[in-house]
Amino acid sequence: MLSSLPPREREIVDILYERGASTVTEIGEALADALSGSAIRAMLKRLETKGFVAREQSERGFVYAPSVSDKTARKSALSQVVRVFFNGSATSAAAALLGMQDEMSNSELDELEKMIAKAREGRG
Amino acid sequence: MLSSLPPREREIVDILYERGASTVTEIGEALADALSGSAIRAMLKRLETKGFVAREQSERGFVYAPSVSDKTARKSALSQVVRVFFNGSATSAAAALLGMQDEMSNSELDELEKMIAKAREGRG
DNA sequence: TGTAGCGTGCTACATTTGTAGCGCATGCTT
DNA sequence: AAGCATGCGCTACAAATGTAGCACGCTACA
Repeated sequence: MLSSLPPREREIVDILYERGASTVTEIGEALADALSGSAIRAMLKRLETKGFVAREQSERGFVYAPSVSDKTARKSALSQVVRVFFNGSATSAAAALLGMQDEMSNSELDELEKMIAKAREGRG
Repeated sequence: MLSSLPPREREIVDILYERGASTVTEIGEALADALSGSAIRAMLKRLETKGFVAREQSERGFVYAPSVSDKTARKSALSQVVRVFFNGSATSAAAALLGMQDEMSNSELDELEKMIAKAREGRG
């Protein structure tokens, strides 16, 4: 679980999810406060040991990526928020989301409605 | 920001949001792994110093509560997830919520539809 | 061909976290 | 009143985290 990570490691994993596979330098740029390369590498090494990130060679040097799939991580993050802040009600959470984004377009609302219909079908 | 907290402190604040104001004993019961009372109190003290929790006297002894309002914390948590995992799209996040069917009942789906309708009205 | 620069890994170290133990009150029980 | 259980805060300390410095190898280019 991501929430078991210390703040700095968590921050780095978040960046990796947000921007996808990245080099140390790119991570450094994404970080709110500047860190030395070696500091970032030390973090990444720990994260690798713990199994949260994997790295591989590319033309640009090593790139690091989360080793837990986006899908799984998303679900887990969402569940966490729903449980802690919305009393376990995904609906309340969705409602809050609805309220947050004024720029949610009509077509997006349409999309959502379709999904609701589909969700209903899915259970009969 | 909650994500700047170390895992254990984070866990305790989460419990506080989840269950509302609680005593040390209650927190201990809610914790996944048993901790000594003094350990919990030490955590709470740090959280108090950092301004994340506040405590007050009650008949049952000290009760601790988050000092950041539920509303603010929710919004912040949601924004975080949306940014990190959904590319900033609240709609995608809402869709994912929908996908977690086990967490959503039929009546809740009804609720959501109403909200979507309302969101439409709200803009004409 | 030397030397400046970049990315890397290792190691060391200060700070912060995570936890337990001690001693002090308070309140209940007999 | 003596004894016991609770809840509390303080202090101490081990472990984990956060960070910097050093030395190496690989460019590139004057």
